[in-house]
Amino acid sequence: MPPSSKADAAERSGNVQVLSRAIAILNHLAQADGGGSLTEIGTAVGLAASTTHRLLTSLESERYVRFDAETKLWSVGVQAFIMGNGFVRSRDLVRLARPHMRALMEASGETVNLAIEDQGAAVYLSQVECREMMRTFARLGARVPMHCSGVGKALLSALSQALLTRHIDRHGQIRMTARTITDRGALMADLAAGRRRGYAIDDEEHAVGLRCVAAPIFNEHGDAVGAVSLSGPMARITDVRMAALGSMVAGASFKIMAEIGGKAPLDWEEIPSHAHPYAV
Amino acid sequence: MPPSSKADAAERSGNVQVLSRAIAILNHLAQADGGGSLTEIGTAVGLAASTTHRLLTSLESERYVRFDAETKLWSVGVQAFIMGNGFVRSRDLVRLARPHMRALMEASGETVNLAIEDQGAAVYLSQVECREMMRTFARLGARVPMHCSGVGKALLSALSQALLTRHIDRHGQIRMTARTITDRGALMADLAAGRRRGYAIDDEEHAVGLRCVAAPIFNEHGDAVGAVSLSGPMARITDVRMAALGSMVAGASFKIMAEIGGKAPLDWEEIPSHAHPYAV
DNA sequence: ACACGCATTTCCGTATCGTGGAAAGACTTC
DNA sequence: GAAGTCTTTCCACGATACGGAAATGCGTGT
Repeated sequence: MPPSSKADAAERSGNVQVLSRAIAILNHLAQADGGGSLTEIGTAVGLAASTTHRLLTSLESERYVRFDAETKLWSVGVQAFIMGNGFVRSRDLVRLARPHMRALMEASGETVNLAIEDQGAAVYLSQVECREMMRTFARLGARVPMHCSGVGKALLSALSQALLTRHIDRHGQIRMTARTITDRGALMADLAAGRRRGYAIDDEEHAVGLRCVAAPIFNEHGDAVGAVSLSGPMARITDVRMAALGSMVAGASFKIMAEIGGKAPLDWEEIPSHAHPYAV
Repeated sequence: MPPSSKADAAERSGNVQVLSRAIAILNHLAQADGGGSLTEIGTAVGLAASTTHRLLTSLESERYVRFDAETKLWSVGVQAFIMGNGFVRSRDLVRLARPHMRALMEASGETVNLAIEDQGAAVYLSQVECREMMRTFARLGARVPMHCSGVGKALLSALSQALLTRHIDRHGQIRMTARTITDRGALMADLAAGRRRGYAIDDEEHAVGLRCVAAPIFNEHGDAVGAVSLSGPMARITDVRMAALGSMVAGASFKIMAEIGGKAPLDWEEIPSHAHPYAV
């Protein structure tokens, strides 16, 4: 397949110019914590200050961006948030998974996340935070690399050999911590181990001190459409608890699949019955 | 030239047209759960099919909208979600609520409070004092019991039956005045009445001579994250004014919700247990 | 199978609408 | 109070988005 076909489509003709520009601004605002100043935004997206200003005020009138008169900074507005939540509402997965995520949090005492794959990265869509003082901070909407996150590895482990290879070719295995698996063979072995186990493990591969266990969620065709994870500090996700927590996530993903009418593909490991320790 | 009825054209000058239109489409998509067809969207926002199509494909290339080739339906895309969540980072209940609290104080002439729940008690986070000589004295950061304060009862009234029971089991109903509701059944009945009414009432239940009306503030999940109240002496918060003041707080809480992107659960008079964070 | 109707997608000439330089404000710093 | 930085307004030019129309696709009824 032609490697450039997708890239071309993204920035070539057929696109309404103003729109692309406005979107570039919005994307920039979403990244930049705490908002940005007019000129800062303008230079970042390569537009004249006047143009940037016009677009920003336009967006502001629709409350897609907000302008703080005191600090003179622009940031993302409510309406953008409301609209973005429309995405979640349009996906049954999030709505149907939520009760099970809650139950999983109660049972495990750890933060529970739901993520999907988007353009080679895992994106957090939903989260139930635990009550502990020390907890993880994965922001909703955040993108994390697939090869070094619990959810990501759960998703990868459900791919065919061919698709997996293509993913790695395309996105590589960037090092995030000393424990990140940067070797292709090692990653494949790790994913295979995860498949056998029924859940993937992220052992400080993404952030130091952070551990995750995660399981993929399959749809009715046996495609992994998402993943659930439990994440917490090393101090709490100990070696001893690992297996128990692992079966809990696997159990939760199983229940979510029942909810959305999905099922693991035939070659996926059967989830043992002892994997559902908690009652509904 | 777009014919006769173009009210939105004269609406605001300085608005980039394409942008307003694209945003109209996005807003429409965000409302309509499950997406819409091209023509449906086009007519909804008053645009020709070809124009609508061009805008949609443009937005799609940036993944702000998603097109399901099977159903031929358009819906909100991932990137919109990712971008919208940038809002959460800069969102701050206290700051966003403040202008509405001030307006409420001006309209009612009474002190306005904002509180959240923390470990089973209501905590005052923000306040706009009225100009009267005689006024209430709730200090910022003060903790008050949930069952006998306006803000507390507003927060409780948004809980599921199960959680409410748990709260009462855990914290009881300490008597503060002769009017404090110390009976579990009576409290539940009172909360139900508050839900039906749209605002909670504290009638000298916390301190003699002090009356409050309060309404809960919901976030995007429909969880009550705080409450606003009007409080003042019996002498001013008379039976006659009660209803008017009640709808004022309810109105203010509504406006604050619009500000933070929250909304009350569909009919929060009878909150279904699944709509709640920790309900089993 | 064929035609009909309805919906989506592409095309293109026109004039509308967005562009960015320039200049005027606003505010800060030295 | 001058000099500098950043924001906001203005405007003439021409690039660009508009929408009617035509082409394509898709499902349905005969």
